Amino acid sequence: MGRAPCCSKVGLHKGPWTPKEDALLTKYIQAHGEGQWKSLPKKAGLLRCGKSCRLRWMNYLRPDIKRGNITPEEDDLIIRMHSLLGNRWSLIAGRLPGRTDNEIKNYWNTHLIKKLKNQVPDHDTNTPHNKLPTTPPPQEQPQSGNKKKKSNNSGKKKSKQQKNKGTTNAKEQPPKTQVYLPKPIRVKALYLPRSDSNTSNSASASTSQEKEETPTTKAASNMVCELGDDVGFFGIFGEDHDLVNKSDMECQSYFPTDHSTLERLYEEYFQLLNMDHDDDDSPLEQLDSFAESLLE
DNA sequence: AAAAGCACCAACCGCTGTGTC
DNA sequence: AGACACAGCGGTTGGTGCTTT
Repeated sequence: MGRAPCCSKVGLHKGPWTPKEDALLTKYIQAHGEGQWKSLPKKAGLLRCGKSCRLRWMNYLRPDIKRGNITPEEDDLIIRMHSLLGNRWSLIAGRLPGRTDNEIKNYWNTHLIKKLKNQVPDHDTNTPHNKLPTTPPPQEQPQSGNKKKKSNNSGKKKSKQQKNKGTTNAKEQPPKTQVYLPKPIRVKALYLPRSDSNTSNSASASTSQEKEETPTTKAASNMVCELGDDVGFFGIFGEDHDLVNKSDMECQSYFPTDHSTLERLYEEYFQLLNMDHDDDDSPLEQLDSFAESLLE
C-alpha cells in the first residue's frame, strides 16, 4: 500500500526512551487511556511516533508488566507453547500474564534455543522429545541477531538484503530438510487477555471460519508437518503458512483435509507434545480448553 | 589493562489484518 | 470496491555490558 514508515518524519526521536519520556507517556495514558496511538505523541508532548509509544507502553510501562527473571514454570510453558504454536509470540505471551511478546521472543532467542539445542544434540533424531520445532540453529542462520557487529559492519542489513533478494544464498545454506515456520495466522484479539489489561487486545475478531470449527478441528487444521529426514513431526502452522522449499509441497499434499484424520493427527501430535504431562486433567482436555479459549 | 568476542534485550522495521470512508 | 489509516505482530538490528583472551 505504500504507506510511509511511521517514524520517517523528521524530528522524531528514536532510540532508547528517557525517564522523562516514559513519565510523559505514562501520565498521558493514565489520564486518557490507551489507543489513538497516532495522535497520542502529539497530545502527550512526545517527539515519538505513535508506534514507538505503543511499543514502549505495551512492553515496559504498563502497570501489569512483570519484571524479573523467567521462572522455570514459565520457561517450561514457553517451550510447550512454542512447540504448539511456533513463533507466535503474542499468543504465547497471552498465556504468561505480565510477560510481553517481545520479552518472550528475546528469551526464546537467547536462552531457550540454546537450552533446547543442548537437550537435543542430534537434531536429526526425530524423536517426540525434540521440542525444537521451528527455529533453525544459530549457525544455520548466520544472519540472525546474535552474530554481529564489532567484528565488522558489513553484516549490517544483511538479512534485509537477503530478504529482498528473495531467498537464496545457496552456497552457504545447508540442505533444508525441515519445513517450519509457519507463517502465523493472525489470530488477533486475543482470547487470552493479559491478566489485567483492558486494552484492545480484548476484542475478539476471529473469523467466521474459525468460529465454525470445533476447537479440536481448529487446532488440528493448524497442523502441518515438519519434515525431518524421514519423518513428520507435527507442528502448528497457520493456514496460510509459508512454504519454504520444495519439500513443502510434499508436506502440503500430506496435509489432510477431513476432520477425522485431522483429529487423529491432532491427538497424535498432542501425545508427542505432552509425554510428561501432569495428572490433573487429561492432556487432551487441557489442550481442548486452550483451543476453546482461542475461539472465544 | 586493553582488546576482542559474546550475550542480552530494547527498540525499530516492515508486513499484514481490520476498520472506516 | 478500493484506498487509506490504524493497530498489532514477528523478525531483525544495534547499543551496552559482561566475559574471555
